[in-house]
Amino acid sequence: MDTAISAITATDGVTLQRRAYDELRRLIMQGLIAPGQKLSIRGAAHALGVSMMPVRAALQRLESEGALVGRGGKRVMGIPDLTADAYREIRAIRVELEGLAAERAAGQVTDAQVAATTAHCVRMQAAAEAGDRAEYIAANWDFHLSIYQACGMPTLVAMIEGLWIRVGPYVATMMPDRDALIRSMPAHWDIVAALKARDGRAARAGIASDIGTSGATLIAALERPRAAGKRRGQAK
Amino acid sequence: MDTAISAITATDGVTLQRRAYDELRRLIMQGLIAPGQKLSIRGAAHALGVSMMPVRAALQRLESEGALVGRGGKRVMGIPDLTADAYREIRAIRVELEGLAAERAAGQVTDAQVAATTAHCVRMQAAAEAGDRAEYIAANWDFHLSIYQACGMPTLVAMIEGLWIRVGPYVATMMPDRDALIRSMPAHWDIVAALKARDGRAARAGIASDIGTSGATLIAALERPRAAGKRRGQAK
DNA sequence: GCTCCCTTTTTGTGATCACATCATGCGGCG
DNA sequence: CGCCGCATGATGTGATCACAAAAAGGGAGC
Repeated sequence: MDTAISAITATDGVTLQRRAYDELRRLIMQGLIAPGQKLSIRGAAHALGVSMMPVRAALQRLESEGALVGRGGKRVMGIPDLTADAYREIRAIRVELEGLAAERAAGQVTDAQVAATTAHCVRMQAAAEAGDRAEYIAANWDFHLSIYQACGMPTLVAMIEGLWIRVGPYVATMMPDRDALIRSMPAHWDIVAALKARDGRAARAGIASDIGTSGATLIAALERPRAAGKRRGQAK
Repeated sequence: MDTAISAITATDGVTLQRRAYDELRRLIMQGLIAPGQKLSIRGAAHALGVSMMPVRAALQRLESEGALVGRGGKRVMGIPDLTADAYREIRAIRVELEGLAAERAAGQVTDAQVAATTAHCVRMQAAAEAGDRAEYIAANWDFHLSIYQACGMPTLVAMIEGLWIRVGPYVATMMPDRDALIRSMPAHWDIVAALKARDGRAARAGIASDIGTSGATLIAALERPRAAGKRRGQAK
């Protein structure tokens, strides 16, 4: 089996389509579904060990969120292509939304939440120095999420998550090298400092700076002509 | 039949679930599904004249977008309650997103697009003076949409639509009176002027002003204690 | 008259099946 | 040797059915 999809089981009150959605979402976020890989309802259903129905609902929901797109005449689904222009758009939106979230969070964050965010930043620092990309990505997400959740705006956090899932498959694939990871850390510590100072303006500026610098690396990778071997991999 | 849902038919290449989704979305947007009204899969399927399957997919998608919410222990769906706080959150997000869209649009809008936006503003002006709320709402949406589409950011436009559908049922229900409609017009004309001048900063400010003033009316209505007769209406 | 419990109905979830459509591969013909 | 056509398989869509859980309705007991 050349897919990362593993079987799910029915548990207590959680519906199968919810478990299928969560599992597929996690795989996409972590870049375990390669761009170009084809996902069919029957194939994913077989890999997950359930019937077509819950998988169909999960895939349709992921499609409505932009995490997947109908490919080859809507016949099969796959990771949407991310052009440099599309990413520039997402980046511009992120600056607005995550800037807003950070600004609001700075105004009402508790000491405990600042401590949690700081801990995530320490994790990022360690992962960057160790060159552990997967850990860096996970810690980076936890870091940002811990800030945004502190603003008490659930709709906003959900929208931000919807943006991250679109770039997730690509940041996981084309990750910058160790030096770039280390260079990204000062901006993150600036954000922590802004939170500690309860400075909303500085927090927004720090987020914008972080998005801008990390985005530059990804845009460069996206504009680089793709490798030859594409359209590989099959679900089942 | 005490519901506004009317039957849909299969046409050429459009899937039934797409037609069901579009129809239900339109009804929600226009406030034709009252808050508190219960929507069941079987009931809506019967009203639409199709089986449960396409309706189920449509309702699940609308739920994932926040346009509907599982009510009464996820047993039945309905319009989500809109608290004043929830609306304040949406309003804050709208200021960022629609401000961004207007700012970008002002920088690259064509003369033809400005003319179309102006025409929608004229429609709004006429509807406001005539006290035609339904026409005002429709023209207002066309006005804003024509601006946002000019910025060439499809993801951003989709996100803005996702915000409008959440407040749609309530703006259609608790609409301000004629005087408030007329008072809202100068801000809209300011936006048109900003577009003509290709002034991005002014366009963003105009949008923020419009959202702020129109939002004040709705917040006042939301904070007013609800009428007694709630939880009425049935689909089917 | 009110409350509690049991029966009936309604509802969402998931599985299986039927069907039209599209891709694919194989064989024959030029 | 290359190209076209047909047949076979794969796929998404939609319908129907089975099942468990939750809601609703009614009747008996206090």
